[in-house]
Order: sequence, then structure tokens, then C-alpha cells
Amino acid sequence: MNFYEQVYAIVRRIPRGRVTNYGAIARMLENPRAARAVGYALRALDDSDVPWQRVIHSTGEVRAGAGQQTRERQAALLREEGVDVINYRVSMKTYGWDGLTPPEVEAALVEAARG
DNA sequence: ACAGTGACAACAT
DNA sequence: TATGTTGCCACTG
Repeated sequence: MNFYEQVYAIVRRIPRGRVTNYGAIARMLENPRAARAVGYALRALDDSDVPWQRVIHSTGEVRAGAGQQTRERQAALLREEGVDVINYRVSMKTYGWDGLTPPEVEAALVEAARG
């Protein structure tokens, strides 16, 4: 199981209507400095069931837009699930996700590896 | 093996 | 608040 797959396993656990950031995912994977790699992993997604739109900047800003995806698209997807996006910014205080506990992370990875 | 790259983040102006 | 700089790391050719 490579790093990308681990990232996807975590992202799939982000609840609908909530958001988190690249660095937080890197920390959950015990690789706190790999925030850029997390972004790279999401960029590599094609079409899948990974809710990539729920991953934004630590500042609460929506900046994604590689390839076919645009930040307009990301903002639209977030609004569809109830996240209030204003001027490409989201209130982390209101919509921020607490993240998974270490045991939950482990369970997510195990399930993904099995799946 | 090695250098280039990018959907980041923290810090300094 | 807004740029600019620097450190990072996994992946790719």
C-alpha cells in the first residue's frame, strides 16, 4: 500500500459537509511534513469515490484547480453538501473536521488494504 | 541513482 | 491583508 492509497483511505473518511487540510492528513499518516505529497496524491485522482473536494488549505482557502478540476468546481461540490463557501474561503471553525484518532486511522488503512 | 515537480505550510517582510 | 522565501516529501522520467 503506497502513500497515495493511504491518503485516499483517510480522505474517504471525511464526513460529508466537513473539510480538512493537506497537512492534517499528512499528520494522521504520521508523516507531518508530507503535506505537499498529499496534494500530489489528490492531483493524481481520476474519477473515483474519493471526496477530494473536502481537502482544502490550512488557511481555509479553496485553491485546487489542477487539470480538469477547478476551484469553482470544488466550491460547487462543497456547497452541494452544505458547506458555506464565500469568496473561495471556508470557516474551519464551523466546518473543520477533527480528524481520525490513531486507532481509527489504522482501521481505515487495514480496511483499504483488504478492500 | 538523481534531479525536477507540485491541489502545501510556516514564517518573514 | 498580501506577497515572497524556504523546507518538505513522494512520485516520475
